[in-house]
Amino acid sequence: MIYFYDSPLGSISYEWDGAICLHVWLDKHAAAVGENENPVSLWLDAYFNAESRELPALAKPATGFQAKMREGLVNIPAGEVRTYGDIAKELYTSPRAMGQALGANPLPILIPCHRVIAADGLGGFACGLEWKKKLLKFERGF
DNA sequence: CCATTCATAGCCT
DNA sequence: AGGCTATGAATGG
Repeated sequence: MIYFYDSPLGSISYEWDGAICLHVWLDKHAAAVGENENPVSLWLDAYFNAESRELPALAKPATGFQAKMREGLVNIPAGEVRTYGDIAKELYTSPRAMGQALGANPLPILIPCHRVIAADGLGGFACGLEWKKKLLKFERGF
């Protein structure tokens, strides 16, 4: 089932099957129904109140590499950023592979891929750079 | 300092 | 095998 969440930064939709979160979209997804009480909306409530909360169960990554990358990402504290190169060094991989894997991540925000930027700028963001900017600005405390 | 080029690893066809 | 990245570092002007 696809749910809709109206955040202070914009519309978020996500797919929740009752046990795990399968996808997150950073816009109003077609066929989204109203909000309801589930671990994802609770997590988003906490996030936008600058509180920390245990992540809901998430869909398993497609590959082992993406799983490893996810582990690395969730350890980045809110408000901090890393570069693609930094993460690549930690994971003994290359910056390009980071971009490829991050772009394939179906769970933006929950997996904080917006905290990964290029060495000399913002880098990219699958759901629109505006979101990346807004999220980083928000996490820095405006 | 800007533009181009190459190295790089993972994934898709 | 070849091509594609949400890169980064080196090189040449």
